[in-house]
Amino acid sequence: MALPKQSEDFPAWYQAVVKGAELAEPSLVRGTMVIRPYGFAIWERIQQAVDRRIKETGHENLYFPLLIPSKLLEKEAEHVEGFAPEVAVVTQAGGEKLEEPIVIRPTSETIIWATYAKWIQSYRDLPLLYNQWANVVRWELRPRLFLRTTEFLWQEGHTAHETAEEAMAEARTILERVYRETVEDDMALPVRLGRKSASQRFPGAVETLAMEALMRDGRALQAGTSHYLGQNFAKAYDVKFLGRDGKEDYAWASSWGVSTRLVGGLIMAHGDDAGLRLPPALAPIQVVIVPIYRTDEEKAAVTESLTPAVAALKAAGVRVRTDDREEHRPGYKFNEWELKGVPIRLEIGPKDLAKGEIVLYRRDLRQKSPVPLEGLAEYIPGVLAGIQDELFAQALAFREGRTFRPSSYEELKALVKDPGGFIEALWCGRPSCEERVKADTKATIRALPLDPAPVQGLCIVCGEPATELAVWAQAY
RNA sequence: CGGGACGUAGCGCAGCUUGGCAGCGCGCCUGCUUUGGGAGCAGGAGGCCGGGAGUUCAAAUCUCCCCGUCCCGACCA
Repeated sequence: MALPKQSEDFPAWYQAVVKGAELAEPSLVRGTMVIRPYGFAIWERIQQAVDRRIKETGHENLYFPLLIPSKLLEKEAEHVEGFAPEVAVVTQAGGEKLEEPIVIRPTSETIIWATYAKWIQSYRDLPLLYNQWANVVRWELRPRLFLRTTEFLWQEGHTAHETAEEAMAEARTILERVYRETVEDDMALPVRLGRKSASQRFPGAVETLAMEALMRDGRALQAGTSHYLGQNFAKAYDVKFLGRDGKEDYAWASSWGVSTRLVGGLIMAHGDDAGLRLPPALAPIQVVIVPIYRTDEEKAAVTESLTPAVAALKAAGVRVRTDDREEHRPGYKFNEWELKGVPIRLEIGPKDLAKGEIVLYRRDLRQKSPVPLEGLAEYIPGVLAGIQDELFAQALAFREGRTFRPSSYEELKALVKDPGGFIEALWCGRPSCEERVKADTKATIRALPLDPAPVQGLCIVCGEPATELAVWAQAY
């Protein structure tokens, strides 16, 4: 029952939390998972937060099919090369071998751009600002619950534009407005935004932008990506339009996505040795009430005092639940709700009732304090807001404390190993130096500046003049 | 796919070396007593010992093959 300690075995801790908090469990096909109601409720809230911002920034949802002719995938050379190894292919259906194999989408650029070709003729048809919520399948070699499952849920936005500038600006807007705001404001998780190096780029993209979050074991998690695709897909799928100048041109593209992986990030960034710590904005249950009593009279009194309090909390928009299970004693419930990460627990028994108080436990600080029962519904929302801020502040402080500027390559190598974190260092831009760091430390470049600025100094690896400040880390 | 660990009740494990009634803890069911940090007692249910083949009077245990899970790599949202 006791959780492994984060400091002793982080992967074991992670699995125990996912299972113990009833978020998800592995299913029968390797790498697939069942997302349980509590885990799905968290995902639904993330989903709603992302979806709201996607719509606020002018996009519409639509839906493309799961199945794609395999020939379509082959049209964009880099794209097929990047995804071929992990694509699942249907070769038989309806009791017969298919004349042409069908792939299960690993991402939908191909089917979408093949369709956009029919929808776009004129600059007047642009831009297309569409998004879909979907499942995709990638045959990953080493699955981990939420972080890398064979099938996962995500949103994928696919936009088509008249100009390169507009497509690039779109990729930036999604990253900075939609993604960063969701992850920082709702998930209480600070992220570093940046460009990916060529080796980390999405297959078929001209530029890949991403947000990176730091987990409590010092490793980085790519929390979302936003790609500027140039005209690569338009050319592969022949998406041409007649411009204002009367000339024909290929459309410019962006694509972007966040997935159920965010749930994994939430667990690993905020969780502690007692389990999950959920930010109030996403917690399916924000306040759990544990009534305490010995006799029937006490039970009646406690219940009576709670009825108006619960009603008032609900009226104040608080997601509250009373744990009135008879089969468990309070201590058991305390541990269970802490494991499940509920931000606030209220304990009320005869002693509190006599004083007109209730005991409030903050999951983020693991501290108890008495508060007046009177005016509870006015008080709680402020505490929830405080917990949201506190979780962000803790995550930010952790990241700051784990961000390093080594002055030598030796120091860089030592820091990646112990304690791990974001390592900022100058880089010459050569893939060979990036390769060497990876070979020596397993760390990769997680982010390059969104807006490249000239730098003074030498590459930390080779000592040649540097071109950029890179952020390195071991990644999930 | 390479290296390592492991598959025995829902979960966690012992038993295997040296073949001989399949066990322990938690959980589950029933009853009573309990309830402010993972309750106590009593009774009870639950097994293709991952699968197959072999050795043997006899296999959870020995041999061979297969399947699966987890960890570390390469790949990745």
